Amino acid sequence: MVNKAKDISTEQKILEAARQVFFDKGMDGARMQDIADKAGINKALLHYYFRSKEKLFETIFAESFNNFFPKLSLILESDTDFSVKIEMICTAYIDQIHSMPYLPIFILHEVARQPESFLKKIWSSYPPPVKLFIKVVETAVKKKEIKPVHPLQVIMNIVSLCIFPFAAKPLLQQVTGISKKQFSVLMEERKKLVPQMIIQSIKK
Amino acid sequence: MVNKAKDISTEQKILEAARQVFFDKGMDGARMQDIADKAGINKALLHYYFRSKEKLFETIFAESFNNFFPKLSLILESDTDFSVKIEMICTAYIDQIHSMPYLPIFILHEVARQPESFLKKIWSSYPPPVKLFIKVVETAVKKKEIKPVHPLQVIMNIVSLCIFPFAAKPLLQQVTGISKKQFSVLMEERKKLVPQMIIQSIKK
DNA sequence: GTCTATAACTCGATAGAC
DNA sequence: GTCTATCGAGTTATAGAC
Repeated sequence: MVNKAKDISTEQKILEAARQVFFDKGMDGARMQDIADKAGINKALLHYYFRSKEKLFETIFAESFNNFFPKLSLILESDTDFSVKIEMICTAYIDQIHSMPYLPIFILHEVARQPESFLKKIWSSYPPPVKLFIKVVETAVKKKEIKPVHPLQVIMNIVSLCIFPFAAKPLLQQVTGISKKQFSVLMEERKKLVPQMIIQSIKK
Repeated sequence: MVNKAKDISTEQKILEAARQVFFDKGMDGARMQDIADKAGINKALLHYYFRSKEKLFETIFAESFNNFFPKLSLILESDTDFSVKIEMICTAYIDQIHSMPYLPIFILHEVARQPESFLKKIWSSYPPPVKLFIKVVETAVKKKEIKPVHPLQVIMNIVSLCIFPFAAKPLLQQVTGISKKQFSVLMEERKKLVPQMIIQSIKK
C-alpha cells in the first residue's frame, strides 16, 4: 500500500500504521511486519526510524495517554458555571473517543501491564489534570453550588459514563446486534444524557 | 511452588494458574512457561491436560465471560420492584468484580480481538441475558413506573458505573495515588450511590 | 533512506523415558 | 501422569549492498 500524498513523510506513515496495529492488537499482539506492511515499507526501515519495537510502542503509548485526557485543563480553568463545565467535559470526552474508539481498551490494557516507573516517566510529560478536577469539585461544594460529595466519585461517574460504552462497544455489538450507526446515535444522545445525570445527582 | 492441599487436582492447579497469568498478561502476553511455573508443574504437562495454549485460553475465557454477567437472570426474573432490581444488580456487579478486579480489562481486551465466530460459539454456552434486561426496562416504561427511556442507555449506565472504575483502577491509582484500601471504600460506597443515580435519572 | 538476507532468540509443541 | 530434552516456526533486530 503506497501513500498517495507524497508529502507525507515516512515517519508519519510509520506512526499512523503503528497506531492502528498497536490499538488493534496491543503491544504483545502487534507484529513489526504488520506495521511495516501497513506503512508500505519494510521491517528494516522501522528500526532505522525507531530503534526498537519498544521505542515505537512508547511513542504511540505516550501520545495516546495524552489523547485519553481531552483538553480538560482548558475546560476546568475556563470561567464558566460548574454545570456548564460538566457538559463541556462530557462532550469533549465523547467526541474525542468517538474519533478513536479503540483508545480506551488500549490505554486500560496497557496501563495495567506497564511497570510503575515507565508510567511515571510517560505522564511527567503528559500529566492528567486530576488535582485541578478535584479542586473544581471541592470549590463547587464549598460555594454550596452542589451537595457535599466525594470528588473522586463524581470524576469516576463522568469518566465511566462517557468512556465505558466505547470500551464495551465490541461486546455490546456482539450481544445486542446493534449496528455501527445505531451505536453512534446512542453516543450522540449521551452528550445530553450524561451531563443531566451527573448534575441531577449532585445538585442541592 | 507446590500446592499444600494434596487433594487439589493438577487440572485445578493449572486452571488457577492460567487464570492468573491470562488475566494479568492477556492471551498474547501470557507464556505457557509462566503458567507451568505458577502451577508447580512443567510445560509438557500443560499440553497433556489441555492440548494447546489456545484450548487453555478458550477454557479460561469462557468461564470468565460467564463471570462477567453475574447472576443477572435470577435478579431480573425475581418478583421485585424495578428499583429493587436495579439495586440488586449494582450490588451483584460490584461484589462480583471486586473479587476479580482484573476481569473487566481481560474481557474487554479479548472480546475486541477474537473473531466473531469464536465469540458466537462461547456465549452459545454462556448467553448474557440482554434480551431479558431490555424487556424488564420496557415493561417498567409501559407500566409508567419510569420515564420513557432507551433501554440500552439504562443498561449502559448501570454497567458503566459499576464496572468502569475497576477497569480504570490501575490508572486511577497511578494518577491519584490512592491506596488499595481507599479504592475498596469508594467501591463499597458505590453500591448505594450508583442505584440512587440510576433511579433518579429515570423516575417519573 | 531504503532494501534483501540472515543472525539470534523465544516460545509452543512433541518425542520418548520413567 | 509426569518428567527432560529438543525441534521447528515465528519474531525482533542487524549487517551490508545500493
